[in-house]
Amino acid sequence: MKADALRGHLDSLILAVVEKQPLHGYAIIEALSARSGGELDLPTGTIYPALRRLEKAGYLDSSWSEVGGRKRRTYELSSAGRSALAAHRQEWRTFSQVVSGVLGEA
Amino acid sequence: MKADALRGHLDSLILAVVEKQPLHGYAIIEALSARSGGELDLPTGTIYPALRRLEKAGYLDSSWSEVGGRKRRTYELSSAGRSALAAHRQEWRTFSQVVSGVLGEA
DNA sequence: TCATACATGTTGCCTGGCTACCTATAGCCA
DNA sequence: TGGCTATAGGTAGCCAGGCAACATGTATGA
Repeated sequence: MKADALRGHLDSLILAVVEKQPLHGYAIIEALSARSGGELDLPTGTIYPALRRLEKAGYLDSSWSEVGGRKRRTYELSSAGRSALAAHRQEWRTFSQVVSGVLGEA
Repeated sequence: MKADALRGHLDSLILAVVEKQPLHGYAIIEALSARSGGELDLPTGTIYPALRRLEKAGYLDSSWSEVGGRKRRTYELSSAGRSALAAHRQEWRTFSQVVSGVLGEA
C-alpha cells in the first residue's frame, strides 16, 4: 500500500480502533494490523505523533499505567472524539464513493 | 471534503478521466467535477502540476492545439499510464476495503 | 549473553495538494 | 469603451503529515 494514501485517513482509523475499548499505542498498532488483515503495519514514528495530535485536539484522553514492569500510556475516546469519529465516517463514505465513482470500471 | 484526503489518490482520478478520451487540463477539472457530482472542484494549482508530473512519469502524453483562438494542451493516456491505472485501481480496492473494515460499523 | 518482544518517544526529511498570484483570449452587456 | 465572466494555461511557495532513523528502557527465553 502506497505511503501517502493514508494521508488524512489515519486519524479516523485510530479513533475507530479505540472506540470500543481504550488501548495503548503499541496495542493500537497491533489492533490496526489485525483489523486490516496485516495490510496496515504502521511505524511508531507515525502512530505516536498522531496520538499526541489527537489528544491535543481533544479527541483522546490518555492515562499512564504500569503492567508487568512496563509503562503504558492508554488512550481513550473523548466525547468530542466520538463526534469526530462519526463525522469522519461520513466523510469517508462520501470520499470513497467519489473515488470509486470516478475510477469507474463499475 | 478534507483537503489532504486526496493525497495519493489524485493521480488515479486523473488517469481514469482521460482513459476513454484525451482531455485538456481545464476539461479534466470539469470532468472530475461532473463525475463526482460536484464534490471535486480542484484548483488549477493542483491539476496542472499533477499533469506535468504524470507526463514526466510517462503515464500521459501531451500535445498542443488551438481551438477558438485558445491554446490547449491535450493529455492522453500512454500504455504505461494504462498499466498504472490498472494498478492504481487494484490498490484503491485494497485501500478502501482496509479503511472501511477498520472503520467498521459495517 | 544475546536476541526478541514489548513499550514509548523525537528529529527531520519529503511529498504533494493548495493558496495566491500571473498571463491571455473570446464573448457578452451596459 | 470598459468591464465582467468563462475559457485556458501556468508558477512560487506554504504547510501538514506520514515515515525513516534514531534513542531509551524492561521482560523473557534460548
